Amino acid sequence: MTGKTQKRREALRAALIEAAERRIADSGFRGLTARDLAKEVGCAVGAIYTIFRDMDALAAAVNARTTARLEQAVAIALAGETDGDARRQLVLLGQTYFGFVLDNPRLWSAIFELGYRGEGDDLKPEAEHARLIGHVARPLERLLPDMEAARRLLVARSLFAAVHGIVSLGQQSRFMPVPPSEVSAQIAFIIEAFCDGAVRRRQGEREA
Amino acid sequence: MTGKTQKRREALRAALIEAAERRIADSGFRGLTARDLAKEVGCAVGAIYTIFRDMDALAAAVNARTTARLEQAVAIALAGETDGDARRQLVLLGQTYFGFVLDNPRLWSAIFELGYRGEGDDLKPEAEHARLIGHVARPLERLLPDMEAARRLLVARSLFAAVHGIVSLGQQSRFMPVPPSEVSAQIAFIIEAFCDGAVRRRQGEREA
DNA sequence: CATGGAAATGAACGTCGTTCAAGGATTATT
DNA sequence: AATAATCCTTGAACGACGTTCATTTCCATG
Repeated sequence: MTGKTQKRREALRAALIEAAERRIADSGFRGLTARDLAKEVGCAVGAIYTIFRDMDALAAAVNARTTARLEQAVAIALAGETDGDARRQLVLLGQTYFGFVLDNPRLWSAIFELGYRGEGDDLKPEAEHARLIGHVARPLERLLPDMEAARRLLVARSLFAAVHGIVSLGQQSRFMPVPPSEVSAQIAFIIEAFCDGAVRRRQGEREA
Repeated sequence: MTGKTQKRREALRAALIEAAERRIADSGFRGLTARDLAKEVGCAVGAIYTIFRDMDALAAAVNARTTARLEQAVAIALAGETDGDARRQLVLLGQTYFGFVLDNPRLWSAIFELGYRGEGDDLKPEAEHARLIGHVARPLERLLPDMEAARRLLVARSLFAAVHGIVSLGQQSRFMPVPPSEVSAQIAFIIEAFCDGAVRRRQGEREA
């Protein structure tokens, strides 16, 4: 019957992440405190540190969960439209990203409010990020067929970053506030302009 | 000789902002503490609160200074190239933005790490932001002459946001790290693609 | 020079993340 | 089943943080 403590640890870990997520979701990243959390899950403050190195590691775990949910939302949105043209898919992708941010503003902000992570960390969000970029790269594959894969990944990354920038500045009430519908239009505009420009540039290269 | 205290207050204010800026520049936003700051400028901790409502207000003052310097850098870069075509100017603008971020990474990050500002604040960064967007809108004026000014401001804003996104994700070592030269290339790429797409779309509208 | 009011002081307060000696639980041994 | 050995959890304690406020110090004025 080896592993009774282990079960308890796993349960506590899950409870901690869930409670922390709830707290971040409706009080923001700074509203996450060790004492409140311990009270909410019914454990001692020290217990948190038997599972996570520090509070940042706990926040990182919540962020990983958020990123996974975002990736899932994107995957679901794209599932129903595999046959449409690339432009429409990319726009849909951008709108889904924006929609997710509108639905989970504080959880999404927490991803970027967390400072630089140390190196000795067991968390690997890179895989989730790669899958996210993959969702962008796939439509690009049809739009720019004869581009080398590595280069296409970089293009996908910059397109993603561009949309991210629009959403990011759109969320900040300072920096010229803009209504959501306008942000949505800006996303569509930049994606389509980007696509047009990219294929045109590619065709120009071919002729030369 | 009325106003000796006032002079001292102004000197203290300047010293506080300067010291806070130094501290943020080489220790990051979180490295700014009231006690260290007081020790550095040689005043009591309470003195800070006779000039700033709280530490966030001080950070906001530093951020305003940073934004002003960014705007100045952009203005200088554009001053020597008023006659070039719009695309080149916009790319130059993006590179200047990126260069500024490379030179002042922590000061720039502080702008976005500061949480939501209260309403009863005497600081108005909006003017500086408007001037920044103005530098983007001016070249666009030549690129899209028959677009209404308000719409062009929105386009300028999304182009700025797109470049900001690329720089922003480029600065985060997580999220697929990319060398500066590649970030620079991505900026040029997205700006030119954006311009191509925008004018093409505009011409298409005209024909229809 | 005296004096009234404004401004600076720094000890004190409450809260934060984090630690660690002490105590309790779980497993291994007889 | 009882004891020993090991691990784990606990929550009071620590240092540092932002912020406040009774006290002291200073300056402009009569």
